[in-house]
Amino acid sequence: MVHLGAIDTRTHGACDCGDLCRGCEARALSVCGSLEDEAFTGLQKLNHPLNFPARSVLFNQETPVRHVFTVVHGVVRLYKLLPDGRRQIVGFALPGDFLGLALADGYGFCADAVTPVTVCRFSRDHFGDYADDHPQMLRRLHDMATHELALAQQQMVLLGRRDAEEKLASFLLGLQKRWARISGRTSVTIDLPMGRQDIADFLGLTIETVSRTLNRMARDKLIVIVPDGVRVMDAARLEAIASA
Amino acid sequence: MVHLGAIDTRTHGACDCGDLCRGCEARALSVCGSLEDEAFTGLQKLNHPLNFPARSVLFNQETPVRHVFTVVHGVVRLYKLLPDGRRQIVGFALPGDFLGLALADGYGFCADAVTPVTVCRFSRDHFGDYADDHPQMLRRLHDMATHELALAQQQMVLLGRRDAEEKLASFLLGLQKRWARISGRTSVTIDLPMGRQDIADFLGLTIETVSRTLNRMARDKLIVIVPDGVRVMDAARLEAIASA
DNA sequence: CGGGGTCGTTGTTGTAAATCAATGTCGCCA
DNA sequence: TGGCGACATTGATTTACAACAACGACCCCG
Repeated sequence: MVHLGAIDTRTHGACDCGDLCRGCEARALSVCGSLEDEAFTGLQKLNHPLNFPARSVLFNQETPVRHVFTVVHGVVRLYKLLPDGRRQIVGFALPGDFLGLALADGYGFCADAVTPVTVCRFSRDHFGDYADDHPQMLRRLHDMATHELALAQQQMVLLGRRDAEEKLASFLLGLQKRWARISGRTSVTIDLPMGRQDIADFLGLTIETVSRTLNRMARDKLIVIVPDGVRVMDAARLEAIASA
Repeated sequence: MVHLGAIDTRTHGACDCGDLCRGCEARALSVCGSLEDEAFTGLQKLNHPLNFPARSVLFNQETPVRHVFTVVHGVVRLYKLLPDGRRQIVGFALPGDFLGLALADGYGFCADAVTPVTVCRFSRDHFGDYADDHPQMLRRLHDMATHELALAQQQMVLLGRRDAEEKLASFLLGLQKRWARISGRTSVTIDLPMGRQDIADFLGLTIETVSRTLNRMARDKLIVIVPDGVRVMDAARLEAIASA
């Protein structure tokens, strides 16, 4: 059972934020990256860093969300539930990703931690006011939103018009690219912190189809399956399948 | 064959824009709705109104897009093509809708006119500069982008986790709501200017499945099929299916 | 008014993936 | 160390939808 509850990492007030942000690995990738020193300091004051243990809930579909988040460490899954329990994962948030863009309307979704997660949390209202006063940051948010939108459209193609193998190939290569952007270097080993069921619910498949397809790809020497990940053996063929 | 080519509606320079905008039915729904008089006048100066005949191309996946658009009249379909010809329609743009949010990156898509279409066209660069100088408008653009994102996520659920009947029920009710917003009144008759193939490519189905499912819904007295549309007979049951 | 083109419907068959059902593997804790 | 529980794999069967095929309705234009 997924349980709620976050651990506050602040030990003695706001000065920790400065320390946290100074060494922040996610900063260049996140909203903060757009800000000059003085504007950045202002934003820091609003920041509430938090840790979430694996499987804990950041927010859910039902309750209105009063915060926005930037992921610093770990992986968060974002999903929607249908009344009968069917689940569609709409995205995995990795370090640097911003949570809260699509929460505006009545279209809620759930977010929970796949791994232990560290986030910067901001009050939605304060953050909004701050953005309105800093067009530079609003611009960055807008760019992030349009980028997300472009990705969402890619995902529609994937969900609507691709078969299981194409879905998996795209998923793996997409994740590889995202990890590369975060770490600064491309690795043939792709870390998969999420389980098979999560992958299935992201790709619009069942867990069995994901398992079978991955193992077939391994049999075909496209990949090797390793604990918590896969290793790409034939990048060219994989890419051919992904963009077929 | 879809052919390219738009008809320029300007007859003698910029003053026509004023006339067009004054009576514009889409204004309240579009970007322009966010602007004060003086800012609005400035934007008008950048506007190039255009007509596109049905089936003509506004822009396509390959060529970089140098413009953004607001739809004034008619319906535009937005889609992505896979190399082998499979097509996924990512949205239908109705009056008031803005085209160009998700065009930023290398993730292009195509847009062509389903019906005769009137748009306001802006140079991407000029429009961008204008937005940067008018935070109010940037804010509106951002709100539109996040709204689009929320819709895109809904569409992911639909494509990934719903069966044919649920897809069609959602599609019909979604369109009904959008037409209602545009016309200011809800009608039980839902106009479907797009063909069955377009609906199929939007919902991740085949044309045969769309046809069969719609006709089954008609047999079950949920709807009646009329020329270029459907009439909702049992809204309650339809909504139950749509949100099942 | 007639014929061709586009679009939609309907019937039949095929198949990818879902579903149902064991079984296997690993890690954790008693 | 042994057993429980979560997760993954594998196999057998079913099924929703795709694919193929043929036909029908409508429209436009000659």
